[in-house]
Amino acid sequence: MDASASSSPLPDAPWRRKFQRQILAWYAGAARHLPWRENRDPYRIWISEIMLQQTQVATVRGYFQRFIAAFPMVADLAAADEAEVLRLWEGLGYYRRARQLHAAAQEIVAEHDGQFPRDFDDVLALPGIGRYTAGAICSIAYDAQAPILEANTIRLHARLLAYREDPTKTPGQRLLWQFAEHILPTSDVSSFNQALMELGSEICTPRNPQCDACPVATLCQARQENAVAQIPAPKKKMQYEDRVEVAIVVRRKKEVLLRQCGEGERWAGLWDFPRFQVASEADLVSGQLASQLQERTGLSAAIGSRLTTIKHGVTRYRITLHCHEAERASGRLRKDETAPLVWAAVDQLHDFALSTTGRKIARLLAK
DNA sequence: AACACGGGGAC
DNA sequence: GTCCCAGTGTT
Repeated sequence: MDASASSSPLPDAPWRRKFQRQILAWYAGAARHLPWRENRDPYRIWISEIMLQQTQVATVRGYFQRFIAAFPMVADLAAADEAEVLRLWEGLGYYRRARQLHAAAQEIVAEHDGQFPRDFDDVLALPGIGRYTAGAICSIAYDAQAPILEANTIRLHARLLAYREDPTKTPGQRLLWQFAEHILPTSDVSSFNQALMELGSEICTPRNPQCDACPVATLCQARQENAVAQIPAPKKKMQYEDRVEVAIVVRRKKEVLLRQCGEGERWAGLWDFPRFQVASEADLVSGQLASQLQERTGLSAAIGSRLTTIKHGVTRYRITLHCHEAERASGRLRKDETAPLVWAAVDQLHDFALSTTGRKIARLLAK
């Protein structure tokens, strides 16, 4: 690397022009057809961007189609019940996104006359929309000159610059946001930003990137340094914590007991079978489970046989969930303002938004 | 700066 | 199994 290049990591104007040209030309022939690329409706772009947060394109496709069919416009979403929104979000995870989406739609109706805002700062002020999502919506829908930085472009830019530190830490983020802004063209920002993500997603992949097919390989510093495989630096290994939990299916004739998860807890707003942690497998004693159930629901019941055991992960926890039936419930349901309890008919469980484990249990009961 | 928040795709 | 995914909000 020469002295002028090392004085600043940010490229000069000729480099930028070439980069923009190559990126846009490549994207013109390589863009995937995705449901949210059918038009430039900011509402649709917004829905897709929220769904795509920490969620892969392949997973989002079906959810997006169903969601748009149910709520074609902002006003439809704003007018819906939160329960309906959550039901359509079931299985996608990060359910706060759905609730903030719903709240934002109502805010748009109340404060922006039902029109998705045009101004970057107004977009950024909506719940669930941060710097990336605001930039993505405004650039993609309006061609606003707003930079973006997310998983694909973090990796892409780190390689272009041969940035060897962790690009997700504060210094890396500062540099890469600056870079993302620096390379923006003066027109076609919509295509340009989407092209960057497409390139990161399809060519500049985490493992075995297809540098041979990359339109900007000659501009890539990591490639020149033969360090593509070492950049970005591997993240610290996630330290998982094993947990044992129990879910109780309390039956009363053709009904089962459900509990709505409260604010500030996991799956807030969703329904689930009464569920709690136990210290270890050794504590799966029916007496202890019964008293836990009594404490949480007010009901006394005998813990019955094990329905199933589900292993799943939630953020940093690896959970082994033992599901037991409970019969002959007696006593009065506890009135709990923060987490309502209801009896739900087994054949109506499809109307409730359940966590994925809850849905697995529900499916067993329907058989 | 560190953490919580879900679930599944891909290898 | 492990890593990763078109991040945001809170502490």
